[in-house]
Amino acid sequence: MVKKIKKPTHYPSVDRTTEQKILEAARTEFGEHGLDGARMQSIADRAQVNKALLHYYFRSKEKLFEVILHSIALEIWQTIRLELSNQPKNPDLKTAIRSLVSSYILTFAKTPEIPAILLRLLLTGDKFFPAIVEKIIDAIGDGPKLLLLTFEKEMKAGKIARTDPIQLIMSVMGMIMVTFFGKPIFQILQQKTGMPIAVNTDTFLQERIDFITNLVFDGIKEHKS
Amino acid sequence: MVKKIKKPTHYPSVDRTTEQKILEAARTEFGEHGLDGARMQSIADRAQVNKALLHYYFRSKEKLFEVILHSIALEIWQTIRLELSNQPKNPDLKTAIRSLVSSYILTFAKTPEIPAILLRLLLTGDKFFPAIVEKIIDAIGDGPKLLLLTFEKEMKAGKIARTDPIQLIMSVMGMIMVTFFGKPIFQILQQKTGMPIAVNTDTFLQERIDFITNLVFDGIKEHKS
DNA sequence: GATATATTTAACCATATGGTTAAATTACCA
DNA sequence: TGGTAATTTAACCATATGGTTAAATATATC
Repeated sequence: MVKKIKKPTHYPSVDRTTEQKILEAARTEFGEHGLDGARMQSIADRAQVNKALLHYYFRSKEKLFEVILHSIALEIWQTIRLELSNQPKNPDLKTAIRSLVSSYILTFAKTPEIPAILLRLLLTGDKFFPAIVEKIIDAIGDGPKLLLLTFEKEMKAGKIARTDPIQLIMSVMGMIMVTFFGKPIFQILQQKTGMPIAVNTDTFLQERIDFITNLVFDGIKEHKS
Repeated sequence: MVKKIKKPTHYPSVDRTTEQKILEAARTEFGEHGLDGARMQSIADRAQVNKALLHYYFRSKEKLFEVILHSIALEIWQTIRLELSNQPKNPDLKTAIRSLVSSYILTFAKTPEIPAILLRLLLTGDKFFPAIVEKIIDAIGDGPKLLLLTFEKEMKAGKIARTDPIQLIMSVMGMIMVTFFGKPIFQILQQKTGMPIAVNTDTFLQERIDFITNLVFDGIKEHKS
């Protein structure tokens, strides 16, 4: 078997397939069980390496966790920057909303451990949480201010109803998060009631994005124009 | 100090101030740290009783947790039943939505550990979760079917736009949940951006209820009628 | 006062688990 | 081929923590 030279994180590292394997395994484990519930042995097993290697690379469970938090913050940061840069110059509101919702949902769909880990931090009031949020806010930069301005403009133009932007952001966040952690509920709901729920189809995410976008933009009421 | 006779739960119990104190402490601890992160010693401290007493009453950490899950399921069950019975015979859709949103938000506001504990169960894929969800669905009874029918009717009458009820329920749940666990984010957002956020005012919950109700019913778009 | 239960105290056990270590082995590179 | 880093093995330590126990004390009921 061909192996590459790798170095523990405390030293400069070049290649990193093994380190990466450990990080991925740890993410999954932390995502499922949280910092307290996670087991180093289980992480080692998932990564198909020896437990000693975890400490060789990351020193301790807490350190490993911190590295992962770092990478998560970075990933979200990058997602936001990318999304902002892809945004057309003067998007209409609906496009802006869809873009925002879409980028988060698609990102989290690829790495569901991220919302899981963040949610746990939130619930526990973790000490690392503020730093992560600050990094994310930092990535958004003037985003909130611009959003606020856009809102003011649209409101004054009578295009949208008087709306508290904070309430709106809060709501969109909730709708995005529930898309992932809510799955089990809806599967049970399906079993018990026979309701048609398509949580596992390919089109589900796209439908979800559309729904949130439309709910936010139009509401469910039919407008006679 | 006057004391009352109490008996451990394995025996029939009459009065229960001490048992109750332990249960409340445990709820808080489990809510903040989850089953794995919770410490029996910490629960004892919170309840201002001795650690031995926890085992005297509840035998083990897991048993204590199960008792709490039971009580949570029961409380939600009762909340739903109460809300359903208070519902007017033929409420208009907006009233029905407000009633639903309101009862959950006000219930959870009184006991924020409940959404926290449930969320963690959800994230971990806990074995007890299905039973709880089933109990809740059981409490709702024909609710979903009625909701579906109401929806169909309103849609056919052209009163609301074609809407996937599951997507809607999912969204409402997300918006309700985020009301509680999202707090820290918005406090940081406030610190960093100076955005006016009133997460701690008396009126916040009422505003939140109004917002969700209106978003779901009207959407944010101004309708020229 | 006698009895039963509630509660505290404090020492203690068992175990899971994070973490360490040293030696052996393997892979890579110069 | 020799040297260096990667990885495994396996034994081991230290500690936190869930859980137990037995005796002492308090409290209420009869």
